[in-house]
Amino acid sequence: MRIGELAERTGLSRDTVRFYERTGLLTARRLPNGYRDFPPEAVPWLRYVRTAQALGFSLAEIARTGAELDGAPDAAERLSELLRQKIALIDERTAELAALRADLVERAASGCPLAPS
Amino acid sequence: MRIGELAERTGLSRDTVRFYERTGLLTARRLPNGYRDFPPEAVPWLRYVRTAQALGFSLAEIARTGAELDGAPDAAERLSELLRQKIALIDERTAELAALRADLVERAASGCPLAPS
DNA sequence: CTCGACCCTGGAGTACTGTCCAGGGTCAAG
DNA sequence: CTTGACCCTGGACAGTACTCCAGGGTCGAG
Repeated sequence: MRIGELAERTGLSRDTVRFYERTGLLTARRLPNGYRDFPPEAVPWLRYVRTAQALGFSLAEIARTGAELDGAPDAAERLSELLRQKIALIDERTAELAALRADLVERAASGCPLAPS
Repeated sequence: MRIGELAERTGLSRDTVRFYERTGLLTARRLPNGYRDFPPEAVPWLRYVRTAQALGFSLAEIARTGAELDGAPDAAERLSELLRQKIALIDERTAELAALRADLVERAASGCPLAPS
């Protein structure tokens, strides 16, 4: 798949895809004419990247775990494990948000929201 | 309170506090010698700033709502309202995380985590 | 052969959020 | 009066994540 299609299917810009390739987040073969050729897995991979990013990971961190995965024979299994870790992280974040919410509820109810807690 | 104390009590660096003042996130009176003099409310305000930042607001956005609040006679009431909005936002974020989690659970369970969904 | 849609590279520029530093002033204690 | 801890300004620099552009190549349709 060429860059335009990948960009469209992931909602990223071509420049962003090129940027991701430069930073090692993504690898592409090259067609004889020099055009990038992405495998179909690039689409879900980029979705994963966006997920991890939303969870607060930097692109560098994501690239690192991606590199570990790359070429591993049990890549699917490892990625499943990664996803399970992300799920645990989501549970943590959710708990943090719940705590924050409780704090805000309390502050909103009190007459003095900025009082030191 | 001078900048050093505020920095220590909020865990920020002096430079960060000065940066926040420059960007309008924070206002300070000046002592006759030119030193910044922060009111005690600056401490919980900065805590709020960090909270809002963690929820994905840019400093500019935070400064804007802060400016709306500033000088209002019903500042406490308005801030309570803001906090209620933040709570709604937290609920949204929590829901997003739940959806993401469900997706990841499904992917992790399937043998092929990167298959297009 | 030309046109338009697509692709390439290299490099500059942007926004945000800091962080560091030089050069210099203030002030209380000893 | 000196010393050390504190404060000031202005400006350079950094890391992250893009975004845009100039200048130019590729390719299928008409």
